[in-house]
Parts: sequence; structure tokens; C-alpha cells
Amino acid sequence: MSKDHLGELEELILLVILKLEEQAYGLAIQKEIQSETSRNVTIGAVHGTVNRLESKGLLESAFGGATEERGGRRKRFLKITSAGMEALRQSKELRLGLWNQIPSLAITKDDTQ
Amino acid sequence: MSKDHLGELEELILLVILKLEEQAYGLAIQKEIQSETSRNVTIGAVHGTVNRLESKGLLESAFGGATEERGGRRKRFLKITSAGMEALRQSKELRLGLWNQIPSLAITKDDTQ
DNA sequence: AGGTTTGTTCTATAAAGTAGAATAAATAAG
DNA sequence: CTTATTTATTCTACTTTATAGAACAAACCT
Repeated sequence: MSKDHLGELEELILLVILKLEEQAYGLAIQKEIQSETSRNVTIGAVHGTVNRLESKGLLESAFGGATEERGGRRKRFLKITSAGMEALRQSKELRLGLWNQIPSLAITKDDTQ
Repeated sequence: MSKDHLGELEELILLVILKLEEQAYGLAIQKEIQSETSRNVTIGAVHGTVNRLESKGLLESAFGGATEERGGRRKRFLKITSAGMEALRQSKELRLGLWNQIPSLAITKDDTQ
């Protein structure tokens, strides 16, 4: 019953991974968080959180091959699992439900894409 | 720059306080979280989080007077400050922004009230 | 081989969240 | 007026998340 919700950074990282699609790996996630939120999360924080999410089954990782770039280690690419997607949907539903019960925060058509 | 975001429970509690309006105090918050999310947060967790939010200036508290009920101690009523409201708005904006960049999570008119 | 670049791992600490027992204050009952 | 009952907050100990950055690893270039 309890203990299925995402931490704040866990949720943010899952969302950013979805946004980055095929280019989701540690450093890219860190940069994307920085550009979306002007928040400075360190690379250690990103990997720590990613590891936790993987051990919970909310995402999977796989190392990429050699690249065409200058040099550097192989990237560890992240992919959301269906359990991870479900967790994001639940979180969205909870917030939407609460916002819409509070007039000053309710969703309007201005919020839709 | 960094360190202005809400924890997961912090945000949930602020939203519930807004929803409860004049009846926001420890036990009521606990029950409301239970009914909105079927999550069992203990009363210690609620008060601990409320205290942290108050010390951050995101909410204020004041004890109520005697009631017309059976017995029991005075309630400590909680009220969101403008800084608290601002934090909630920022959090909403961040999520809306990310969801709308991800087709499977984007807000549609079905999500509006 | 040595240097540079890109990236992950590791280790230590602080903050947030969890849990429930202890305590307090108000009213009712005897 | 003393004791019991109800409603509620405080307190204390612990676990999980989040923060921070140094250490380490692997790929490419010269």
C-alpha cells in the first residue's frame, strides 16, 4: 500500500530521461536539469539517483559503444521501464487531482499544449 | 540559485493545507493524505514536515481556541505564506513544462477542470 | 607511450521522510 | 475535585533521499 511514490529528484530525473529519449545518460541529464531549472545538481547526485531508480526497477541501463567523438569513456544510456512510466503517471494524476481542487492552482486551457 | 525546491512530502502537505483551508491542522492533514493517496503517513511525519516548512517560511501556524467538541488539546492551524504559494507555483510550472515536452504525458483539455 | 577528453564510481555528509511512544490539554463523569 | 477519556502535539531514534566532489576508467589523439 504505502511506499510507492517517487522522491523529488527521482521524478525530475525520470522526466528528463523521457525528454532526452535516446540521448539520456549521466552528463546529459545533469546539463538538462541545469537548463530546465537552473538548479545545480552534481554528477554524483545524478548517478546515485539513477542507480537507486534502476534497483527499484523504474529504469534500465546499457552501455553504448564507441562514438564518433573526440574520446572519453562509454556512455551509460538510461531507459524508463513500464513500472517507471506508471510511477510518473501516478504522480501526475495525484498532482492534477489536488491542483484542480484548489482554485488558484487549477489547470486551465492555457496550461495545455 | 539552487536549493529552493520542495521535497515530495513537503509539496503534498502544502497542497493539502490549501485544500483544507480553515481546517488545516496535523490530524486533518494526515487523514486527508490518507484519503487522497491511500498512503499512510504517520502523525510524526506530518508534524516534522510542517515544522520544517514553517522554519523555511513557507507556512505559519497559530493555535486555535477551545472548541465545542468532546475534549482534546488545542489545534495548531496551518496557513500557507506567500513564499509557500510561490514555491507551489514554481513546482507546478516545472512539471507542466516538462510534461508538455513529453507527448505521452502532455496536458490535454481532459485534464482541465 | 603519454596526454586529453568524456564519462562513471566511490565515499562522506546533510537533509528529508518514517515511525510510534510519550506527553499535554481540554472536557466529562463520578 | 479527582480520575478517565478524548483529541492533539512533541519528542526521539532511525532509514531513505539528496548533495558534493574527488578518484578512477576508458576512449581517442599525437
